[in-house]
Amino acid sequence: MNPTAGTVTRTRETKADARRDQLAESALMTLGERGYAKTSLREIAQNSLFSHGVLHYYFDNKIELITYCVRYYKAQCVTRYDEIVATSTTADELRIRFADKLVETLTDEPQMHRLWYDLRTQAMFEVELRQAVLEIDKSLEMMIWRVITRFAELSGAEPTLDAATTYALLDGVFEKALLEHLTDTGTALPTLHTRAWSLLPSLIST
Amino acid sequence: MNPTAGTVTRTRETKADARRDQLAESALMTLGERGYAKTSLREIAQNSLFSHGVLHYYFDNKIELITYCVRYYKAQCVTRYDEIVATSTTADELRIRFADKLVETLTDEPQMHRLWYDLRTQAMFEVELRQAVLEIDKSLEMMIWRVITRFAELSGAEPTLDAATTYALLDGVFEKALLEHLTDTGTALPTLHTRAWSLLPSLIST
DNA sequence: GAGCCCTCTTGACGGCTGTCAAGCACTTCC
DNA sequence: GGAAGTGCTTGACAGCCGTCAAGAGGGCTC
Repeated sequence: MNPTAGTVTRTRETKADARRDQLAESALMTLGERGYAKTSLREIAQNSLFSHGVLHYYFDNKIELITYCVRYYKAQCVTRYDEIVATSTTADELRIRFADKLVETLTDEPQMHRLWYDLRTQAMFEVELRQAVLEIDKSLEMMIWRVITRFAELSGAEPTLDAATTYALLDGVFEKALLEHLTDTGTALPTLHTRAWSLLPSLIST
Repeated sequence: MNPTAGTVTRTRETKADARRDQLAESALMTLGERGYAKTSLREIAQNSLFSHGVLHYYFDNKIELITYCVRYYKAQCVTRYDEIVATSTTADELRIRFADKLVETLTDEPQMHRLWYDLRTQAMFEVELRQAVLEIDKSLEMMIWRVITRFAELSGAEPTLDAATTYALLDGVFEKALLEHLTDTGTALPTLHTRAWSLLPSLIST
């Protein structure tokens, strides 16, 4: 295994991975628009630069493609609040910026979020999806936990609940806000902001 | 419109409604097993005593059948905690019996619950499902709210959050417990019990 | 008892699905 | 410069889908 061969292999792998990522992005776009139930491989291909056959060149089957998409999506969004956590200097600042960011991501990417909830629900039926979904769910939990522990720290307090419960609470609020936002009541965004903002203090105590 | 005609008409409507309910039950069974995405009308019919054509005799199309099922399901489960609310005499009793019941319904009907989450998520994509889903979601919210207001009353306190937020929190906890329970970790049930039990007091304050 | 209506079955339709084999264009290697 | 291999397209396959028309069976009314 000489250096050249190593490089070539790595380049090949990198190229294939890049194409996989590119296809995953087309797939995520389509899935976000149509939902898991109604998205076909041909439709994914139509939203990409390639024909439908290429999907079976890079992925064994549909479920493997979807799983790859879930993991790819995870990498994009799981650091969403890290900058806020790193740069906020007071509890009040973190509290307000977290609520802001929550509203922002709901505004900017409602389709990606409903896709996530769709896939997570599908994992209740399809065992093959479950592991990938549980992994990303865990990483989202840790993402939230970083916010809460930092918020507690800045407040001179401790989180009152464990990471999983804390995540479940906030996730419930966010999922509800998403459904309301998609029905376009117009009130979902400020409501979410208020709820998140009000909720944070009750998640910690001295 | 003589009494006889009225009776006949009512009888006919009642018979048709009874058949619709019967088909809805077969549909709910199938949907709970396979999920919205993978359930076909033929499969629903195979799980009933009838052939697939009969579904279009009683329902205009698939989405109308599903909608009917959602509403039918709602009627079954929306009074689940009312007996507990009516007969509990202390806050502690209500608190423990609510947690018990939560675990019981997760144990007995995991398929109906994952179906509900499936349909609610589908409503994020399909506008035709949305109204029925929002209605049942609202009635679930009221169901929870009856528990919480009674719990507050028995505690000599007031709910701290509005009905919608309270429901969102508990729903988040329950949805997470369901996913964990379906992966069969074995710890989901006691965890749900503990979480619900611990959460109730923080939803009220004097 | 003929005709009608309510229920339900059967069979077919056009269309869409995931999958895969065959082959084309292009690059890389000996 | 032929050979081998990679990347992608095309077209076909078997099968399932929702939908609906045609009609059978049986109870009802007149």
